[in-house]
Amino acid sequence: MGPRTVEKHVHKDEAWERVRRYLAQKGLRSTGQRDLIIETFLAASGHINAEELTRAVKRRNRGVGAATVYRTLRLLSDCGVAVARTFGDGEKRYEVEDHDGHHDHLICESCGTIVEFEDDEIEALQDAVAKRYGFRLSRHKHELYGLCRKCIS
Amino acid sequence: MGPRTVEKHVHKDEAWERVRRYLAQKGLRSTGQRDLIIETFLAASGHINAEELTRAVKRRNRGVGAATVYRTLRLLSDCGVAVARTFGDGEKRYEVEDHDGHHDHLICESCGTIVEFEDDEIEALQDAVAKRYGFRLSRHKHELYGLCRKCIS
DNA sequence: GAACGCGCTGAGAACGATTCTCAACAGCCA
DNA sequence: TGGCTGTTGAGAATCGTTCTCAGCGCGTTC
Ligand SMILES: [Zn+2]
Ligand SMILES: [Zn+2]
Ligand SMILES: [Zn+2]
Ligand SMILES: [Zn+2]
Repeated sequence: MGPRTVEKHVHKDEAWERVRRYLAQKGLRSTGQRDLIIETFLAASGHINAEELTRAVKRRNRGVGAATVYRTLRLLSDCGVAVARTFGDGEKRYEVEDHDGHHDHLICESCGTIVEFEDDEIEALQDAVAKRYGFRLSRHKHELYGLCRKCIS
Repeated sequence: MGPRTVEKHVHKDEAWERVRRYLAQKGLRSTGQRDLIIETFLAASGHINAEELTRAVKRRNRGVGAATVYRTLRLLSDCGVAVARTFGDGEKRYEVEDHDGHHDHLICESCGTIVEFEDDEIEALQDAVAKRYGFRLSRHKHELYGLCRKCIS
């Protein structure tokens, strides 16, 4: 848990830095609601959806409206701090964008657990497939659905 | 184009067979609208969305309602003739389910072209990833986004 | 082939997630 | 402090999809 925590803090600072830069550049302001929502988002364990985030935020400040959470989530996407992903059939969830790395997902269809994985061989094969069909890739989505260890037993 | 056409016909018959069996088994009926919608869906080139299908159906029979198209699309999913997929961020599209084969997708972000691909090596590596994390897989979604040959030049 | 029971249909209402609208409010700078 | 402008919450609006319901027609029975 030691190095992992440090790593997370680094990401958090990097995220705030990005937000600050973006706000300044666009002439936008920093407000209490904004800060609270961003703070809550960064503290969450990732793969959170708008409703869950709104609940978490309201727990700390009842008055914050859902619209503001949606607006902030869009802001975070625009400045490269958050990425939206659509799991299953239509579950839209947000996670902190990882700027020096890439991962895909294993999703448990029973308990909803989402595990991240990286596989260089698969990544390389994707490029081969793209070349085979004359595509130039910009991104991809690779999701494996099934049952996690817990839900199998 | 020769064998390809034959193959498509076989799939079409198989699909109708599946529909017929399902209707009979569930005590459901065959109607003019139903038949028209299924016919139109099977004739489409795949990866069609509800709105496009509705337009195509209305071109042949103005009176058919959107609700009936949605209902039929659900019926087709239930009987294993169609599968719904969500491309990009939220574009829900349907294609004819391939019962003796599996494929994934290359999607052009500029013109929307969708190309299907199969890669046994990638499939094998997915199983390896699942084993590594203790998952038992049931399905997966693998989509490669980028520009197709046409849109690159 | 008339009658009947029940599934099917179209129109529009309802829905859930997200975005928009707008009047009140609050940063930030002079 | 005042003023300019970005921000906010509530509720309306939107969009794709599902639901509701009264009337319609498929398929079976006699
Ligand atoms: Zn699980
Ligand atoms: Zn992730
Ligand atoms: Zn293209
Ligand atoms: Zn396909």
